[in-house]
Amino acid sequence: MAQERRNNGGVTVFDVAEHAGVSIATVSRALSGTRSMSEGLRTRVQDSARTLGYQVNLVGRALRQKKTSTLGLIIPDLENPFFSSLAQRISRRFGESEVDVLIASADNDKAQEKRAVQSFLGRQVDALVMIPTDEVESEEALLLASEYVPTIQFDRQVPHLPIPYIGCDNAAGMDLVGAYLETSVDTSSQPVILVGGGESSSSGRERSSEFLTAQSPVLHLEGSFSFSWGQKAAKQILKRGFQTATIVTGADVIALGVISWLTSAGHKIPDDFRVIGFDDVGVAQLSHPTLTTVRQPVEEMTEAIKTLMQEATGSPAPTSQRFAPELIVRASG
Amino acid sequence: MAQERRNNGGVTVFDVAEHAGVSIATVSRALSGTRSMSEGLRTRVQDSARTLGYQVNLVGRALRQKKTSTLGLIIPDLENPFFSSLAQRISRRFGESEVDVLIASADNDKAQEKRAVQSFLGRQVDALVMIPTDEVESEEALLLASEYVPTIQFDRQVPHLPIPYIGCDNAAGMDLVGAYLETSVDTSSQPVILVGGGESSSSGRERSSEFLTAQSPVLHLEGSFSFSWGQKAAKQILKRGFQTATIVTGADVIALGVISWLTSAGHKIPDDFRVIGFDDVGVAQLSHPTLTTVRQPVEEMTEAIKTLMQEATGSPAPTSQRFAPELIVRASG
DNA sequence: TTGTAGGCGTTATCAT
DNA sequence: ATGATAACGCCTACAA
Repeated sequence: MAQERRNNGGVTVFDVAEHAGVSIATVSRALSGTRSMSEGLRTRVQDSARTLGYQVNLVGRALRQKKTSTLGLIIPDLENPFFSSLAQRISRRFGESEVDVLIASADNDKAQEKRAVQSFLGRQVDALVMIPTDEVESEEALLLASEYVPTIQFDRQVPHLPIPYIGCDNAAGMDLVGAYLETSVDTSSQPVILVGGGESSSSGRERSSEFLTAQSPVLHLEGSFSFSWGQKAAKQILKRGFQTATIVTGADVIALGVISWLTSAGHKIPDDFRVIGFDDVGVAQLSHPTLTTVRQPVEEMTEAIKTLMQEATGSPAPTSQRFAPELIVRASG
Repeated sequence: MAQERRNNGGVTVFDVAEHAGVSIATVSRALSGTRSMSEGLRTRVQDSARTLGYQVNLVGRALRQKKTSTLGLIIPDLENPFFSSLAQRISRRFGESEVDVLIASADNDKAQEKRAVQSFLGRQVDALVMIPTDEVESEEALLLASEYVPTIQFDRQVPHLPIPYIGCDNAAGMDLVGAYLETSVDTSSQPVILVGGGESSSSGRERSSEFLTAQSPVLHLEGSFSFSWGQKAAKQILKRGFQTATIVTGADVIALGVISWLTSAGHKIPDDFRVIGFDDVGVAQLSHPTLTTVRQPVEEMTEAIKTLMQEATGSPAPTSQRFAPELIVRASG
């Protein structure tokens, strides 16, 4: 007969077992469907569970199984639409499998980021996907994470770390922009200006430095990945007397900030100023004018996480992957 | 002496106990600092833990303590900047305490939302904060959640449910808009149009219906809380021949979509069309023109979650709270 | 096919 | 002040 055990709060397998007149082992098997058993018994157990309002305690299961079917995702800044969109899409993709995605925001802060790592590690997540906040300062958190659990750097990376990285080929993306400028833009009448997202993340650094190897912008400004930086940069550009230019930016949010400032100052886009973004966030095709940009192949990149995750069990040394971006020519440039 | 027990994977209290030459009870006490003990011993244990790379297993702790120091947060749509910003701010606020905030996206889908609830319940979160996806369809998920754990509806609510709600006074917000129109806008030359966010959420419904009780817009359109709906609505407005109007919207994202469409069609704001938003998202003060809008007191609302959470233990019937919004007059209207 | 029993890692109770 | 031990809820050999 069912072993006796009384508990205070919630309904447990013991309660269900008692109610259905079976052992707890049978309850477990009936509910997880992990083993064959007589159909009548199974439905009886399931009925008991439903009647009692039984909800499996994943904490108990995790402790026993030493796995949680959970993926931890750490985002540097949820206010950045590219990142929050990424979070949504990763979440959606893994929801198709039986994996729960838990999201934590690092809030652009090294300490918060480390704390999020420790929280996820303590919760025994099966894997960790992290967009590092800073190219240097995130190293400690990444190393800590990778010591305990399969870890992937996504979109940005801390270089020279033995931790797999999945991102887009930023250099190739900027080459596409360069080639486009050479073939389709009169850069003598509309001189090139580069507005980067800053050197503190790999994506920002890679994009800017690659562009600089092939092109020679008449002006080069570096800031951060934000709308307000784009506005500030545009202000500086006007202050320096530019009446026309081709403005290449390190991200769509920056480009949108640039456009916002220039149009409100009465300038025409793309007639006076051309503006080119990077990422292809959702609003890029809705803004006015629509944004010419480099699209990151987010679907493929997300799929790669899944693949890498499955290989992670017992694979020798998972390697990094870079995916080829694509130039989307719209109205702004 | 320390009891013997070997484990496969990680470092446990037993390993630390052995290394420090104490019992596991002492290890637990030394690390959690929950009880007084000789200072020398405590540091010795802490040193051992550090040396061995011990990381507390929160799953084990949760099982024993029957609490997780975790707050579950379910967001309908991370692509909506108001929601992702909310997630960031709630996360930040609770990070100050020792509470971890875990975020899940419902992706505007009833099934995903319910799944998120079950996941959080199974993980034994101490409390759940939920922005319901739909005013009707979210009822089941909410009731399920509240049956097991203190639950709060935030920003939106399913009416007539015995589940506390924290939000802003949407009706009062729209009254502010109405009063502003009456005192400061010539609505005879710029007739009023209402562009709502749809009737499927309480916030959308409350805002539109309140506005309609006091004002009589010449046109009333309902859609969803998105940038693209704002554009579509603007398109319809122009199609109907309006050359000028005061457009009151149900949310900033909608207002921004409206502005984007109108300006690209060559109209001036606020000279031709005035546009008023609701929420006061971050970009509202950065857009061009800057957005006149109703600010939700997000800080206070977030604080209220914390307070309600603390009362939740043993309180009789936690009540709903609505916070007074504020009209922010900027350039667009 | 079904039941018994042990253990996952931690903390709290009870001795000492 | 410290140590031994039971218990949290679950799953899974192993036994029947």
